[in-house]
Amino acid sequence: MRNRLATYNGAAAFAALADPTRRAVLDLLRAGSLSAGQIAHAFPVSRPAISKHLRLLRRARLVEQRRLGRLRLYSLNPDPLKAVDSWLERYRSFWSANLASLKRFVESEYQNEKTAARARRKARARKRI
Amino acid sequence: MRNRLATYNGAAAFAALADPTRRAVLDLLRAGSLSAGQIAHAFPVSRPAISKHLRLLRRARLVEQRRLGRLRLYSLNPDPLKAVDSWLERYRSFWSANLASLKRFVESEYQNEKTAARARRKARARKRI
DNA sequence: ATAATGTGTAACTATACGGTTTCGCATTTA
DNA sequence: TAAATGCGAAACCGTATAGTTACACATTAT
Repeated sequence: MRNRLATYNGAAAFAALADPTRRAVLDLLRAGSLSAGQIAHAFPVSRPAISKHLRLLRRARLVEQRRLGRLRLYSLNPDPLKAVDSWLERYRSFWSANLASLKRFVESEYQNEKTAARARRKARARKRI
Repeated sequence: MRNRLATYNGAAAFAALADPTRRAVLDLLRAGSLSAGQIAHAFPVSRPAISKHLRLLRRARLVEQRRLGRLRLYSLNPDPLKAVDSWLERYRSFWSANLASLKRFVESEYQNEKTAARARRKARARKRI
């Protein structure tokens, strides 16, 4: 097993999703496999540019390639998106839960911070002396 | 209303999430507000580096800043993550649904592609003549 | 066999990005 | 008022990235 696979944590997926063209490529592939040429046809950039995006998506394991004659057919592999999804999972409560109570929570943290920062400052001051 | 707000579509959020440090900053803020200094303290990079990350996160509306004396308190704003979540939503079926049927679907698309590509090639060939 | 087609790679350019150090400004403390 | 503190901005550097054009290679068509 290669190290990149073993230590996979979704970082590559996050990086891959940063580019709007690559997100659009994935959106295209949601409907089914497409050849590299067909994908390139859907964008205003040159074919080699798409080729590079596809290489990045391949390395992030977000797409899979299969050769058919001289065509390279690309299909979606949603697995790495699971990592993105599970990262997002930890934030879902922030907008699905009661917003008022969240606000209260943040406010109280804000107050804690105020006194904590003061205490920390004093502690550092003592240390320095 | 500024244009950036009006045309907001989550692109900035995706770009912001590409960096592991920024994701970690958001993870920190999940527990409550923190000052810029406290955030910087949690990372092995310089404070200005964190300052730049925070600016990017602010521009992506993923964090909010509030001044308290000479402290700048940062808190999480999960709203832009909704856009990320809803983008991901369209992919969720790909791993929650029956994988066998998905496979069949992809296979059939693959077959369609094979003949479609052939037809398209011929069409283009005719056009060129 | 030769030509045409599909696609990836190479080489190059411009720009964005993450990092650093230095500086400046506002606020708080002494 | 003067010193210390918190933090962002500026200037700079090295590298990554998105794009281009030119090329190479394999496969299909003639």
